[in-house]
Amino acid sequence: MNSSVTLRDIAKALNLSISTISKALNDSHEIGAETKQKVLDYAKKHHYSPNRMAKGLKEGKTRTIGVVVCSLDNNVIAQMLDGIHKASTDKSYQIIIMQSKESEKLETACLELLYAGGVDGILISPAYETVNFNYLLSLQKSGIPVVLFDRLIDQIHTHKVGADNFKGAYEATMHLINNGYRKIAHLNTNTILSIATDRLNGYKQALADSGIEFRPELLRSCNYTGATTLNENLEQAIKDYMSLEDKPDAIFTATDQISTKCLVLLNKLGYKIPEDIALIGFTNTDLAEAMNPPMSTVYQPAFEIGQLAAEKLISLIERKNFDEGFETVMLPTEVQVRASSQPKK
Amino acid sequence: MNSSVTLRDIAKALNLSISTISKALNDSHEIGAETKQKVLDYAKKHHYSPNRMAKGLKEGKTRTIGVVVCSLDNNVIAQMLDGIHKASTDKSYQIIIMQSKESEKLETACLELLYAGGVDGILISPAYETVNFNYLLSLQKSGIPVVLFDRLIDQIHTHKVGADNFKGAYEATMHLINNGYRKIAHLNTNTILSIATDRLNGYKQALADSGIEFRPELLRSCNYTGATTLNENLEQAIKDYMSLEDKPDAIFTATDQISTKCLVLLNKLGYKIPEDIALIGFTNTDLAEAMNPPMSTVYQPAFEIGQLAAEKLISLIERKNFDEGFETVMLPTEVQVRASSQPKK
DNA sequence: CTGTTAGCGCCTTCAT
DNA sequence: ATGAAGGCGCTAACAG
Repeated sequence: MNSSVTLRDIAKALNLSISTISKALNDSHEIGAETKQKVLDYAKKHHYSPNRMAKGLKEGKTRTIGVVVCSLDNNVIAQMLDGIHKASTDKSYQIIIMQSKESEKLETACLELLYAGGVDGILISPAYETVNFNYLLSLQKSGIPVVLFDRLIDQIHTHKVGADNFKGAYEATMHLINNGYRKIAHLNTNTILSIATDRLNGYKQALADSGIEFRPELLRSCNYTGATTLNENLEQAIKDYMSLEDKPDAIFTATDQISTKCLVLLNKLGYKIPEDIALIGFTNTDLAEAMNPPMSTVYQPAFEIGQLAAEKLISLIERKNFDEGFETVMLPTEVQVRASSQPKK
Repeated sequence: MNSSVTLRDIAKALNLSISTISKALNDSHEIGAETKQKVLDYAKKHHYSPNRMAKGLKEGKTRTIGVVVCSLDNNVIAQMLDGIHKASTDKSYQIIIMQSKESEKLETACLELLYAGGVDGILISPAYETVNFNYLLSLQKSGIPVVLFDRLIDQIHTHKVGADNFKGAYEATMHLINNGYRKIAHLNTNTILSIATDRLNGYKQALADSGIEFRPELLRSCNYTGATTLNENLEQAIKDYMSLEDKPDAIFTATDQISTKCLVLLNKLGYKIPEDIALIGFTNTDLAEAMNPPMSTVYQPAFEIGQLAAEKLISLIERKNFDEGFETVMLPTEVQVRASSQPKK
């Protein structure tokens, strides 16, 4: 740590006591205006800033928020982190970011580290793999506020902030239907998280509302553990789809990675998009426009999700809303239409 | 902060003194094996973990690294952060990430915050806009180790880790030349950072080595402040290029954002890539394959850059290499050939 | 081998 | 209006 000027230094320099300095800097009423000014001037001039460690130790707070995400290297996540970052620095909190890499075990390790590190609160978007939330619950029980963002679960009672995945999926599927597609496949992840089921349900509802029968063979859940595995899974899924007797004429993909990888694979396998098969998917990349063809997407307000979640966590930490109950906020998604889902000819 | 079990709690429970517990947990040789075991067992059972704040206060260390980058929401940066994150957690350091948004003023604010927060060291990839590095230098002088990564500058004497930008640019330009292109434009940023000049020099060298004259009108430096501005700048640059009497047949782009935006713009303006104009650029996106057309890229070992930089910083913090001098490491880039730079017909 | 003590920088009573 | 003293949890020097 940098050896900056301390209260003691100022006290010595100004021939005052440490507590006088402390009070002056905290604008206590029991310090004379003149003294106060003198102290403030000196402090500013010498770049005094209170020692985080000492203050934290004293107050039993760290002004630090722990964040657990699947991976840093992911568009949507990066945008959410950006929002979390903004809200946190606005309220002068630091954030510590941990990556679960979709592994339940790693996720628990992250939480343990955060706990040991003494964070004031935790923001988490659970790993796909996670099914057991006991550790998280025990943290919460031991007094650490937890807020869920992006991927929400029912097993824990707290504030939750995510996208309206049901609606987003519904609208994406409807968009395909309105453009003349009837045999719509859905590629999703094999996780118990509601982010997957909500999107699946939105898809099913759109089919139902349009009098289209849901065909189980057009639904595939991909294994997300390891990038290669995902790619292989996807390739197999696509090949299976396309070798069906009654093959799909469109695909609706449920996650950022699946969407972009799917587009690459369709190109690689020689299918024309959207002539052979149309495509729309959840993803936030600003490169959708650059793709071949430009890809229709369901955009999530990722920045806002992160920002709101962080604000809610901080309010929990500071117990501003002592009496208010917990709430779940679902921010609206937006279908961005591009060439990959052009009306069927 | 979570109110966990403290040394005192353990001492009381085991009827031992606080310092005995402390020593036992630190595996001091002056504690009996039996006692040690008893303490360790109790500690594990009750999830003891030392209070970060107390330890930090005592040791004058925070085991925290401050990281300053232009933006979280950027492929290359995210990959570097991933590497920084890995190296840091491997050595049980926390990281605090700050964003400069390419602004010198914001960057200084980030550094001030980090300083006030009491970080043990700083990793920084300077903002494009920054020309004055005095604050950074003053931090270093006051005893905080600083390591530069990604974007390196001469003004500060320390460890530096980046990509071999000269070579990457040279190879990219050579690739175009070898594929028959002769009128190669270069789109860069208007920054004094060597990341820009190195790439420019690599480009020039490749031209020179091939007996091609450098044409100033084929070089444009874009203003990076604000995403819209960049887009407008780029569009204007491209239009200017294409209205030249002797217009370019290829473009080599110098940054991630310029590369991808340039491809979008060329498509938007109706130019065929690579028939009307070929394209290769620095960028790490794994979506290069998905683009229209698949884009040839210069890939930087971003993860490794971050990881190595963090390792070097930690070794500075821990003064492991007290006598060794500072070094600048340039990791090799890799030209990934795709359709956008196909041999000229 | 174990315990006592002091102190890291800050804040908070309680005196003066 | 200012100062003295104690303590947050931990470590390290010094005693026993």
